[in-house]
Amino acid sequence: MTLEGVKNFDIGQIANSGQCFRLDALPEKPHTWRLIAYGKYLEIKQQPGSSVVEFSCTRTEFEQIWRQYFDLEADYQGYIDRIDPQDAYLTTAAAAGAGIRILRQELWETLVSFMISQNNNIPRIKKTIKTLCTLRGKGHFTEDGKLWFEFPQPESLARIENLQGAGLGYRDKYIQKMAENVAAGKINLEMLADGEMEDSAVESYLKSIYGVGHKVANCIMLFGLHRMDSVPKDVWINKIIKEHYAGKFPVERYKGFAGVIQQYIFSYASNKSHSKDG
DNA sequence: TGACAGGTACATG
DNA sequence: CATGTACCTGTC
Repeated sequence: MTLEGVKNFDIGQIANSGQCFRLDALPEKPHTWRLIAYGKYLEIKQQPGSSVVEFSCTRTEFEQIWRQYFDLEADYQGYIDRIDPQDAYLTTAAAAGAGIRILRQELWETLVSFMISQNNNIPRIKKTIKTLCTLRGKGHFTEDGKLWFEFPQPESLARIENLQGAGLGYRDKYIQKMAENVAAGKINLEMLADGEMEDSAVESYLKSIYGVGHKVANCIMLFGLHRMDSVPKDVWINKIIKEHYAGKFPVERYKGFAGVIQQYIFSYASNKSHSKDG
């Protein structure tokens, strides 16, 4: 399935934006990335800067799952156009990350993934999640014979012995307890996902989960619940706000899409720092 | 050899 | 409420 004339979509930028841990470039296939989500395996091919994107799925599957997953109905250029033209830092960051979109990821996977992300680095987060999936997720083969694994269900992660060997460190007890509570219905994911709760109520609910603090709660809200006013405050964002915004970022100006703005800044700041000549 | 990594729980003042 | 510290572990 090929999509043409796609705007503000760059799969490489999305993969490097730090919001998703199961989207990776395939070393053996140029300009191709692999994504596992919603019980599906998907390859995405896009030449650098191209508005043509190939998806390894049927048009039906694309319309059912991936159009929404990649948030392709939203007008990201519209967000960029509303950036304060006097804000040089943000203008630069948005230009560098104009192909980023906020993915609509599955809530359960997002909960676990960002719980793992605390006091951790992205390569290790990815490795840990991959191990967890390989050990405890349902296995499948692609048509060309590649083995891949779904993200494990709560019931599977509710047993601490199932978590050993995944490299979770001290976070294993957080995952185990949350999985147990989700499996038992004590943590109600349907209630969080149905959209009836206020942002503040969702945040309080998430923060009541053992192992979820302010930052992780906001990551879950933005990436797992598409609450677009959520702004996860990590070390990068805090540093930028301190250095470029005198400690106070104008979130009011970006009401309704502050999370997108945050993502431009985070991605720009972290990629810039991680590159050699930073 | 340690220090560091997209924080959080828990203890204090 | 603001601040301080320990924490698993792979990687440099």
